[in-house]
This record gives sequence, C-alpha cells and structure tokens, in this order.
Amino acid sequence: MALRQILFLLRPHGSRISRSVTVFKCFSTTKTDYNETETDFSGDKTDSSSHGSGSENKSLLENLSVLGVDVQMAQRRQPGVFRKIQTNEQGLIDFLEQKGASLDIIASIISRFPRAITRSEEHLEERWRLWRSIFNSDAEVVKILNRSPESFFRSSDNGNLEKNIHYLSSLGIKPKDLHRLLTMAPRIFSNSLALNRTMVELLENVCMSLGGTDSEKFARTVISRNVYILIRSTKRVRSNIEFLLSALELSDEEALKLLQSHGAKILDLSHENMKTNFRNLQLKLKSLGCSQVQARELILNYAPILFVSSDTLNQKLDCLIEGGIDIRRIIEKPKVLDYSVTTLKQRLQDLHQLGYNFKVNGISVLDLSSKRFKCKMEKLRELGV
DNA sequence: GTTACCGGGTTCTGCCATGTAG
DNA sequence: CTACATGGCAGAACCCGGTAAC
Repeated sequence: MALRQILFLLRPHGSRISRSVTVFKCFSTTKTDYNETETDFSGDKTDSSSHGSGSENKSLLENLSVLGVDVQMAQRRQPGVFRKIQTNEQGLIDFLEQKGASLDIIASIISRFPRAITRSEEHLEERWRLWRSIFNSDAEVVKILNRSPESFFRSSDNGNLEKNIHYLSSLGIKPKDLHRLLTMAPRIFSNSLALNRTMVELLENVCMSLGGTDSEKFARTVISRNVYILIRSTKRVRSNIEFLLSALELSDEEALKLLQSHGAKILDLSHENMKTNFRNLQLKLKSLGCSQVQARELILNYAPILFVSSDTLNQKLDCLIEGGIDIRRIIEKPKVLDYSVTTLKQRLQDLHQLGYNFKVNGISVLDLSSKRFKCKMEKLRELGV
C-alpha cells in the first residue's frame, strides 16, 4: 500500500500559512486615558520585583492588583504586556462583566492570559459574536473562557476564526458537533485554518490510501469520535496511525473500520505512550499464556485499552484472573477493562458470594452501569443464585 | 425481558519554542 | 530587538444508558 508514502508527503511542507488580510482593528481603544491620570511614584507596595527596567506601567499594575489579578503570575507569563503604553483592561473588564462574568473570573482570566487586556472593544465584540454563533448562551462562553482563557484570547485573527467555522461546517460537521468541538477543545478554533486543513487532509489521505470512498465522511467521523484530534500535531496522529497499521498488520478494511470506530479514540495518545502501552499489553498477555494474535484480537475488539497505563492495566487483568476469569473471556470482551480496579474487585466479590459461575454465564455482568448491576444483583439474589 | 452492542459524557490546560512583523 | 501569533507537547479513565438483537 502507498499509505506510508502518502503520509510522508503530508509532512508539514513548510506549512505556509496563507494569512488573510484582516481588516479588524486590533489597537487599544481610546477610552483608557485613566492610565495616565494616576501618577504615583511614591508607594512601591505593589511589588516591582525582578524586572530591572522598571518601565512597567505602574497604574496598570495597581488597577489589576485591585481587581484581584495575580500580577506576579501575569508578569511572569507575558511581561511584554506590562510594558505597553496603552492597554484596554477597563474595556475588557466591562465587556466581560456585561457578559455575566464575575470579577473573580475576570481577574483569574487576566492572571492566566494577560494579553487579553490588549484586545480592543471591536475585536472582543466580534470574537464573542463568532463564539456565540456556536454556543447557545453567554454563560457557556464565560464557562469556557474561565477554563481556558488562552483559547479565546491567544489569536487576534477573527477572520481566521470565522474561516475555521465555515471550513468545519463545510466538511459536514453539524452544529451539535461544532458545539462539542468548541466546548471540549476550544483551541481548535484558534488554530490557523491551514493547520486544521492539514489535519483534515491527513485524515482524508489516510482514507483514500486505504481504499475508502468517502474521505470527507471519514475525516468527519474520526473528528467527531475524537474531538481532540484537531489540537494534536499531524506528526503525532500520523505516527499513531502508522504504528497501528503495522503493529496490528491491519488489512485496509480492518483499518477503515477501526479508525472510524473505537480506534479514533486513541489516535491522540502521545506516540511513545501508545507504543509503551502496546508493548506492555503484549508482554502481559504473553505472561498469561496468550499469543500475539490474541493481543491483536483484544485491541481490535477494544482499542481504547491502549489508553490505560501499564500499571493500571496489569492490575485490572490480575484482579480479573484472580477472580477466576479466563483470559480468553477478557480478550473477547475487553470492555470490562474500562471499569476501575476498585469497581471490578467489588463486583467480583459480590458475585463470588452468590457463587456466580463465569464459565457458564460469561463476564458481561461485569460490564454494566452501576444501576444495572444493582438490579442484576437483586435478581440473582431472588433466584438464589 | 435480558443481553449485547455501541456511542456518548466528562474534560484537555498551561507552558515552552519558534518564526515573524514591526 | 521585542512582542506577538502560533504550533507543539505532556499526561493518560471510568462510567452511563439507548436500543437493537435475541
């Protein structure tokens, strides 16, 4: 197959970003003269440590300090912001307050991403409008901002944001999934359009090289199965796909199926991690008397098993086997490994007390939500076994 | 009515490195 | 030279329930 070659061709070839000329004004607004109204050279209470130049805007520091911003942290993170003559902190504060953010939240946002105070009123309005085109309320936006200020403020390119929204929509990603993307991985929308496009093209090329017919649908499916894909590097995703294909010796058909289902979940694992976990799984199964073919089978049945760290996985397998379960049952139904060691142990204990026979009844009883498990237990008790 | 299959929910930011515009 | 914009990285589960299949 020519996959390797195609993947190679997709390496970030100079990854030139065709930056569009955006006409949005990104300069400080005129309403912040109050920076200059206060001239305080006396009180040095609001520390001015470690920055030899002493050219920071003192009144800015005070204003932020009063608001509750962790000024030290902010300065450490983006010192340049504090040497600017003009900033729009009051505009930002008013803006966010009007959107329903508390002062605590605003202070925390500025502490973590000080550059936010350099964004103009017009810029903020427009960016908010674009985010709101995906979210249902201001409150939702505030929640994400509080969680990840950087995702919202890192880029000043609203045009790029708009293009991203159009691009992802044009792939057939539905509003509901756009909502999921922006909620769970907001950084996607601050990526350059070119970067997102490169990832989508990588996925589409994988699909085509595997003989798939609808590569756009393939990309859409993978992204919707794993919303974090687009904030990963193509290098990582590509090496993970290459690894899965070769390590599991997948046929084209198997690969297409796997990647569009549970396989998508593990594509954003750190590559080293994937390899380590894979190796550990192989070794562990070998020590339990299983062949490599069986390891393959297990992964094909439930790829996210590679997400589980070696230590945890070994513990889970050990406790199931000590509980009298045949490894072959686990290979058939690896999803039981989804549950925590604690839960598994508890359930094994409960079932043993009733003399439950896994050989006769299988192990799917372990793979139930706690509600369903409770019901099941009650019925078993009524029946006397 | 049970079991099997499947997909979804939560959450994944905060830092550093690099290239570039001014 | 500096600040900004952007790419990339580490870290690594557990659980729920709708509904199709029997």
